[in-house]
Amino acid sequence: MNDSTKPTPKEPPRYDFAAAEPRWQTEWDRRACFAVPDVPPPEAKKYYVLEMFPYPSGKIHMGHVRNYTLGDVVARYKRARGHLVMHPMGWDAFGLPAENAARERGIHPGKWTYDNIANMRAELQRMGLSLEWAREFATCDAAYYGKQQKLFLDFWKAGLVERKESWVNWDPVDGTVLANEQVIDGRGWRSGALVEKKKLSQWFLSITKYAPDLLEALNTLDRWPERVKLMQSNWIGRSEGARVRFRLTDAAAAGAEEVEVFTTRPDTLFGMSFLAVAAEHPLAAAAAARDPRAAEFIAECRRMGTSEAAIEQAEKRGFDTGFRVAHPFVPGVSFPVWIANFVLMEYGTGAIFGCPGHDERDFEFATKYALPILPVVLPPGADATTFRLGGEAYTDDGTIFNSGFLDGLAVPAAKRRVIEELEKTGQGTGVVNWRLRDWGISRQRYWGCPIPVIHCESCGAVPVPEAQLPVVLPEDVDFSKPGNPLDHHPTWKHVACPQCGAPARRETDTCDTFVDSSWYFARFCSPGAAEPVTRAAVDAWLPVDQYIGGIEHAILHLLYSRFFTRAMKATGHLAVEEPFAGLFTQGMVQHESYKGADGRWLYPEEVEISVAADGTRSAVVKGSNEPATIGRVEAMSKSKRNTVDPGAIIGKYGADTARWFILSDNPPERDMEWTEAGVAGAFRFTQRIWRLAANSADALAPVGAAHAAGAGPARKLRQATHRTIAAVTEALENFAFNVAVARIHEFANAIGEAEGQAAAEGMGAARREALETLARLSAPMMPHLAEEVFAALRPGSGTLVAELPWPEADPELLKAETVTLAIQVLGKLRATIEVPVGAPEAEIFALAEAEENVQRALGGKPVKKRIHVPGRVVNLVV
RNA sequence: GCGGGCGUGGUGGAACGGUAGACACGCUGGAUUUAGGUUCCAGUGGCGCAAGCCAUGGGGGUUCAAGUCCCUCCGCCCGCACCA
Repeated sequence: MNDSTKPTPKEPPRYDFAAAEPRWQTEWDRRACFAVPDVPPPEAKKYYVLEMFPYPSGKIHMGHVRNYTLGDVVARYKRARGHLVMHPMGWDAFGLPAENAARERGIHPGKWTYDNIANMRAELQRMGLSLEWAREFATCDAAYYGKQQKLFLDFWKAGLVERKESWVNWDPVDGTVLANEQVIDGRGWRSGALVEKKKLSQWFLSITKYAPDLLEALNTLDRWPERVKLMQSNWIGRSEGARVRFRLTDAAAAGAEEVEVFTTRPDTLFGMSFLAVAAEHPLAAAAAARDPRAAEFIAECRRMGTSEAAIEQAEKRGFDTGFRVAHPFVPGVSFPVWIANFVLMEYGTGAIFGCPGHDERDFEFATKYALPILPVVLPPGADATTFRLGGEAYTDDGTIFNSGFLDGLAVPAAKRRVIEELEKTGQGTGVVNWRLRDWGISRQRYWGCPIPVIHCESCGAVPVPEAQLPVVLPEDVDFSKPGNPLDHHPTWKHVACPQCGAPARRETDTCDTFVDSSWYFARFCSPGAAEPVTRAAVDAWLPVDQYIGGIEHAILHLLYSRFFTRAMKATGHLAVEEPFAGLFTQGMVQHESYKGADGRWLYPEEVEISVAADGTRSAVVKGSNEPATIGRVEAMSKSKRNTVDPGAIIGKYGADTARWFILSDNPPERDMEWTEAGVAGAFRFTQRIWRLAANSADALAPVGAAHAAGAGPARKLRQATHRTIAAVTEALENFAFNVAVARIHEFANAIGEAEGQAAAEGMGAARREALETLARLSAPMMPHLAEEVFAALRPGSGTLVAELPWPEADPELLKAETVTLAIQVLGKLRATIEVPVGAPEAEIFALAEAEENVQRALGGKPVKKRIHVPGRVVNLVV
């Protein structure tokens, strides 16, 4: 090489993401790469990828970026694998924040919502997601919620809708129903008034009718995370037990002959020391009627809020009503009836019998109020004459004692025996009880789907005739008063009864927003249909093959969607059993938090981080250089100001960098930490890929050139290529996207090393294969860069990576000639040996024992046992 | 309170029960560059001169072999039915 003729080194080529990303987005769009028909051709292998649709809060956040990037990797990968992929997007657009905006800033909820959607759509489009925007809708579109009203009426006809009373949080100052979120430490978030419980008549969907099936069918969901199935199973909460009727000793005062309890431990009936009812129980009301102190206690319980967490975390308190109940089997023995704040009216019968010896809550309650504690279950090995309970209840199995006819029986046998006896004497029955409650969908709010019902004085609750659907929300609403604007609207609710024509009142409650999100996946299959869904479309596309979203939806949203699918099947709208065949739950996106010297939270862009040689990090406030403290890594939230704006990241580094970093950082099911350093590293890697391609442009063989035979550097590169194909494919199939990223890093390193051997035989073809494979394997993660690289490798070809099939690994190139075996002595690594694949075991043992380090470790002792795991390890036991 | 999960170097993490720390970030040293938020090379769990020993939140167990399986304790996170 003659230095004088060597061209002056050029500036390293830079990948211009800002120009490339919109260009490829336009190209995908122009060629309709992601469009699919409502009804796919019968021979197509369909694949429906769906991410949980966002609430249009105003801007996308990093959680969205993570969610939609994960879904896009799956969508692009499955498309390359030859599937017809439906990948739609929409908006979960009803909800409280829009009403809050209306009250705080005077903006109409509809305008606020649709403006937010426009913003967020543009942000999502900049991410280069392979979405089919033609299917987009928002749940606040009358074209959507009108169909939801039709579903409600169909469910009603099918007996799946009921009107029942239930308790709500009531703000007595604002005169408004509060969401649990709006109750802060027992007070209304705006008025500060002590919240009360209030009973309202509301609409319910009969999800409990499907409780057995919702539980049973969890077994069929083999592509759901076990923990989600477990949580659902516990939520549905099947338990076997007994209903026991206790006779009240003073029926006249109590206003009832008996009180019924549900128990899962009828075997401990002889250890009873009290009976407790919920504050909402009729017996509590009877006590209040004759004792103002009881009334006061109930009023206190009513100030506790309706959330189960609040109730169960509260200090256990009770009030002795003075009523007594007789023991079912011991004549002359009776127990006090208490009102207790930890008994839930919604579960079982709203009454329990307390056996403090064998239930922790009962133990705590009995200890507090000095009620007797009698053990009736003897732990295995304990002696009945000397056994004493320690400072806690004994809740495990054992042998029953102190219990009359149950003495000597094991717990399960005792349960069967006592139920037999209860049934024989007519005092109770064995029952299966479910924790799951019916789904109350009524919300006293404006920004939701109107429930299509008209209340008539003579006809009762009458369905809105289908011809009058959709029942559209009025536009002219007044948010200056508290309460539901639909209720104070001057005209909207005044209608004629569809049955008798008399003046009637429109239902002013709207649907829980969980209803909106319980069937949107079905609507996506035919978003323009005149019916809620088109049978041919849902029959072809459902179930969703891969659903992706946050673990926070593990129970409610997923359970409600499973219920809706069953209800829609019962009403003939679709035929599948389950909505989501595969489920993936992603972790949260977190960030460090920062505080200034004055204790004020600081945004990441307000602080300057420096790193000392020992790795210690410290922070100062930009500009002032005042010290700042680096706080915990926690979920991004506005209140902690530890948020990073995806739009700013995409502007600075490009969508591919953001996508690559969010995938590379850690396994997607785990919480991840967003770091500036990590993003910068991902950005450098995008540039590195681009450089690898640009540096090779004139050293590549033409497309289709034959590969050289032999075992030189070209073969080594080809082996790396094909092993990477196999490894990345496996990683993508397993949602191990961070591992796929690591393999691509290794591959890029291998390609970089091969640059030094450009002259070796067959290298031109091997490098073309490697670089084209690099582009195609990284395309699900970095789709724009992949197109840009591929176009540079095949100038003028017009081929889009988005339209290419997934690369296939050549099995011949995956084979290894030798393997490295770890040689252990007593499980401790002492040496490694390199042996040909398939070497005879005897030879391997001989080689292993000949190793110097192995000899030293053996110390001359005879080998008792030799374990050989082919391709992995040899363990010698002495 | 109840239900579910997670815990591995300075950091994120990898690891069919089989060589713990792949890959990356960060840091250190060197080279290139007028310059560097560039690129390239080398090093990087702890202790030890070394042989080696110690390390996967703490403690215990099963196994030839445990980050992985079992028990227990601790810490953190998610859900709890009207936030989405």
